[in-house]
Amino acid sequence: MDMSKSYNPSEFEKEIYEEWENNGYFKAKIDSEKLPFTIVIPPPNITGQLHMGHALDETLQDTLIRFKRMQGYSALWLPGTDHASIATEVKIVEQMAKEGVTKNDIGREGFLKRAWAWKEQYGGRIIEQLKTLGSSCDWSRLAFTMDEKCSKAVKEVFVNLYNKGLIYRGDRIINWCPDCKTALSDAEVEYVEEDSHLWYINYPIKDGEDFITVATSRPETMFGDTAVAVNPKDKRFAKYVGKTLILPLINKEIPVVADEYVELEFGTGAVKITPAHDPNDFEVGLRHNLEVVKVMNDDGTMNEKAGKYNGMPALTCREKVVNELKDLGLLVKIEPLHHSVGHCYRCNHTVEPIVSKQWFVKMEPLAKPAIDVVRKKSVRFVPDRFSKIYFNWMENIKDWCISRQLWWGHRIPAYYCQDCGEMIISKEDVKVCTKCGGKNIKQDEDVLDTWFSSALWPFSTLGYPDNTEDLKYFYPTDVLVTGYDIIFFWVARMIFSGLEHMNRIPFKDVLIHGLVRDSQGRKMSKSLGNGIDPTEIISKYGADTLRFSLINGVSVGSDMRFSDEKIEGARNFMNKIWNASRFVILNSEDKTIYPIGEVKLNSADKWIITKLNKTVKNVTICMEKYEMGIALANLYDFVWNDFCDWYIELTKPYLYGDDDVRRNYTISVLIYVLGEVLKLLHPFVPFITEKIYKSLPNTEGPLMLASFPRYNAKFNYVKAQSEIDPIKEIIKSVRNVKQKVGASPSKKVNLFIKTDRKSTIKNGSIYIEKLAGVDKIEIIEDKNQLTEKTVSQVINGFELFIPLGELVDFEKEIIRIEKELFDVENEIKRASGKLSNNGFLEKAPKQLVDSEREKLNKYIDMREKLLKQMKELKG
RNA sequence: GGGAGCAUAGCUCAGCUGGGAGAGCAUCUGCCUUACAAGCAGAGGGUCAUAGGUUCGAGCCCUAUUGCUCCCACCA
Repeated sequence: MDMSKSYNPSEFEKEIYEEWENNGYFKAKIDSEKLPFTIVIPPPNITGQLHMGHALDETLQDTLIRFKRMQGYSALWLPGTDHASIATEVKIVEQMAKEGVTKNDIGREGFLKRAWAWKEQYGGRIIEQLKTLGSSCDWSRLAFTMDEKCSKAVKEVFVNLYNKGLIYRGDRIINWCPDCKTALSDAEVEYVEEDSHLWYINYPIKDGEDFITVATSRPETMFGDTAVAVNPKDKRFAKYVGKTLILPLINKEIPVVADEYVELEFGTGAVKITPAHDPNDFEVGLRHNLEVVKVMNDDGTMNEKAGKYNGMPALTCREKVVNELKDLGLLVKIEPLHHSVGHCYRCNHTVEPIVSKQWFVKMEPLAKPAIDVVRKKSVRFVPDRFSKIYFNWMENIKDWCISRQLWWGHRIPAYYCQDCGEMIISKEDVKVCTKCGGKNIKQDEDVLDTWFSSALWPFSTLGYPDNTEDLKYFYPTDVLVTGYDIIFFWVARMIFSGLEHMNRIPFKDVLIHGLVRDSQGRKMSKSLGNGIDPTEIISKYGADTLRFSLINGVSVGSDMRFSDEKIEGARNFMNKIWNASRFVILNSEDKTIYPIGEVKLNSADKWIITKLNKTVKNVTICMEKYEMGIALANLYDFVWNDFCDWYIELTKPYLYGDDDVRRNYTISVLIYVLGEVLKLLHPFVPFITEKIYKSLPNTEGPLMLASFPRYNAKFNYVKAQSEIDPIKEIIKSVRNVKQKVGASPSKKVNLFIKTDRKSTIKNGSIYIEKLAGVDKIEIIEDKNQLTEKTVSQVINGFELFIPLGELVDFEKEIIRIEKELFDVENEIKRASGKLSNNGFLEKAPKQLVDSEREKLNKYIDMREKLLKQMKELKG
């Protein structure tokens, strides 16, 4: 016996994990006898440390994969990490800055060397943390988005898309982060509401004294203005369309154009058009053939087009420009303006829309089939409402900017001949120009968006583009588990990539979970300092406690609040499991343990087995629906209330009694139920259950490879329920009476019962005596036999009388019975009301009407008895 | 501007296809009863946001309203 007095997870979690891992239990085998069940992990960034979001995500996956493994599937949970191009590069640049080194100092090669070293040093950290959580990943298949396999897939996909005309290169308005100095995709921009101003500026008309007043929130971009636009329907400006304006400060001539894009009501109805720095203006520019003039540098400063403001940060320039306009008398007014401004999702710097030559994926043809599979439910979002979010995004999708001006990542497989200017797209390195034979070849400097490789994850990790055995057996994967925050970044892109390159969906179900928030409902963040570190909880309370607190009672898809109380509750439950098991195991020593089929079951045994069987059914149904929170709450309830508080207590009279045969039977049932409980709990709390399972007699092999319990129609003992339930009622009732009259719970009382169900009492008396503290139980025919003063209770089918001598207070008794009568009267009113309603009788299901009738009779009977008692008390 | 979600006990949340309002924590009262005080036993506590409607019957379905949260788009 190797179980200390209280639950102490730090003593065994590590050891248990090593045992699982060293014995190869996590390894998934291709087995034609079994069905595959596959989950690919959302690869954590190599920069990452385990946070609560991971903990939730991984716990859900581990619970599912362990459940399926126990159900007999060949279960593969494929782990890996993400190179996280921009996030990692930002971190390394920061680290270098501390040493006073810049990227340019060490060059591309030097930088990459450093990045790989960084990956070696920190990339494994989160893997180790995942292990402490109990994750049953197949580590032999550990992948990395920049390993050879995944890189091969990236090149393959890029070349294929290019050849199909789905990747192109061109000058477009993109989001530029002046801090990271790279282009970003639309998804990587976060909009934040900010207070700013709207400046009203007069642009003089070339011939004459007139002005057109334009309103702008970005006066500094005026150096790039190449037109002013008005709405064609706008009568105020009709006469100016086609005229020429003089752009102030630089005295450049620009036309007035008419375009539907301009709203009549906003501002002055006249808009300055800056095609190089605004997506809408860019479109207007295309329609009117306007010049595109870039006025900013990559670092967010003004360029030579801004004249004397060359080299100045944009915001400083704005101030100066406004002042200069004011001095010239061209500034009409300034209004406050509330608008949203884009920020970089990595460094939070304000994003500049800039025209730039970048690589794009043409989205429309890819989005279409990806929408269809979700609409047809071939790919199913759980909960379903997230499919609407998905549709909304996919149906309005714009082309995906995939090139990044970074070094850490997959370098774009495009090569340029410096001699003839030919562009060659190739999976293999290009050394010689395919057109002119020249050897002066340069590869594209840019790398791909980190999400480009993530999009291929479900098949690149299984061997794509090679048609490997893994790919054939494990693809498509079964469920993807992730947070709603990366549906756009990742889920959507995996779906269209799977369809395009594998011709098949990447997964059948997408289980979406919410965010883990702090106890006040705030997002956990570094700046707020309100984050809870899961690794700390693990080392303090154990991984099982953390896992339990993240899953119990939480409904999928919605955010959850995490608090100390939750941890405590989880820890207490672990302790409960621990001690209940200790009780069972200690009592099983020196006993004969029978297989459950050989035990002569009594009512209590049948009662708990029936409850267990129902729990098995519920848990299994919930798990199939991904309702892990409900499944676990169900288990909690069964284990704590039914098993510990009732069944274990019910076994004590026999365990401590002198009937050897009965004692052996009883402990056999305890062992059986506990074994099943451990199997049911194992996917949720793997360590504690595995640990206890080792101490259980009659078990073989590890719990994690045991079969998950199945519903057994034989274990549905209806009669035993109706025998035990009243016994429980009577026990509660006696306890209640003692508390009410102020008697100590340990005070032994006598109990007289008037009932027709004599055998129920006879069989259950041993329990009533032990659990309710009763000395002697006697069945009586008539209350008048009793000479002592008694407190009475009426429950369905039974009248209880407890002699309590001086403790009986008739006044209080009368009040108590009055209250009970009041309640019973209400029930009668309710039931008879329903039963006298013709609509109910005609339209409600027959079963319901019958049970309502039964209830009514029951309450009428109770009322009769209570009235009789009342009469006796008063008389 | 479009969309989604939430509103149930003091707090955090369950409540499946409509059929007598639940849990955990907190509170109150007793108990160290030979697995567990990280525990046991008992108790109190709710106009299910508001107003209509459908129905024999509504926390649940429909409509409107209010308040909070989030996402997307746009905002010269």
